[in-house]
Amino acid sequence: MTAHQGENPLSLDNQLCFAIYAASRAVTGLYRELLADMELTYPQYLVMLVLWEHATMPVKDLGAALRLDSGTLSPLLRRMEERGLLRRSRSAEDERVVLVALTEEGAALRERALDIPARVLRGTGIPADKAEELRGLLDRIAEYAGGSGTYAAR
Amino acid sequence: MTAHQGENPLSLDNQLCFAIYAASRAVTGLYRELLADMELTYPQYLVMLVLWEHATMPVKDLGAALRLDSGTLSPLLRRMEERGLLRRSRSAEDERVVLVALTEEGAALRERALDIPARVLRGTGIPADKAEELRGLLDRIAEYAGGSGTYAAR
DNA sequence: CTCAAACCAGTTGTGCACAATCAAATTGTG
DNA sequence: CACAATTTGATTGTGCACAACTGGTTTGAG
Repeated sequence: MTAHQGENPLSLDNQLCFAIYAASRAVTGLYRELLADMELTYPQYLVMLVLWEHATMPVKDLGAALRLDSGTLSPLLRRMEERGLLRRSRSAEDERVVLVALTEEGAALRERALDIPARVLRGTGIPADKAEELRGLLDRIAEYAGGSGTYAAR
Repeated sequence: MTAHQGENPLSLDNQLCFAIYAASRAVTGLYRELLADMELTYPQYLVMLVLWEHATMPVKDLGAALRLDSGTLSPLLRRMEERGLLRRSRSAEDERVVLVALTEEGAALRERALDIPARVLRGTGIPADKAEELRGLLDRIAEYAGGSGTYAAR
């Protein structure tokens, strides 16, 4: 498989980007199973990862950490608030800022998530040493492409 | 950056999967710019890649190639048909099968897409030799995780 | 031949992503 | 102080993804 399509620059099998796209969806599918009993989606789980490290933070910082804008985060956070995982409140010092704060229920969920990274890594079939190298390359792509990406063409 | 967070298994920065997820969105953003003047989205471009190699094929095979189901492909193909890039028709031999066929307009678009892979690869900042290795690892993840993923837990 | 099982595409409903736009709050400058 | 520019989050609209379901078609066991 993935035969060398030779000259064709538009062959699907030759495209690094399709591999990233397909792998991303496959990994999200893995998480879907592992997160099902916590009733979290993968993006919601990412929000929890950040909040488990910083119990309270502005929406803006959350967006910077996950590289998501308010159009994505606002409804996502609303659903998580309705589920009781977090609360949102306007900052007293700056009324423009909305602070996202973990509830006790949200904080308690951390324990049930502790083994997820290891289980997912097994699910990918990637040895730990390769994973490190792979992550480095992908971070580089996200930084490079993301930098001149969404905001770009200046 | 991406400091070694040490022990914390739930640190965002340590997660290979977030790197895949973020890189995927960053790359999609790159394509968004390059495909804008063709008025194609990235998934639509992927459909075109397949059709440029096989001018006519069943929806099922298209889904197998891109790992997308009919819930995604049906409305996507409908929009592309409305735009005149392709036509859909029931197979004569098997009325269950819908054949997707490139129109002349769709085939003609290929020329304008020829330089896109090279431009995207530059946009990722990944040298060509690393790209090959990266693609191999990602294919493995997609196969491994996708295999026991969407359909899985048998 | 019959009819139950499998197959294929489409539809519905939910949840991201992201561009574009908006309103409210804050900041900086004169 | 006045007020234009900036910041912040929300809202609207479009387009994926995917689970669950539907309806028409084909296949195959008996």
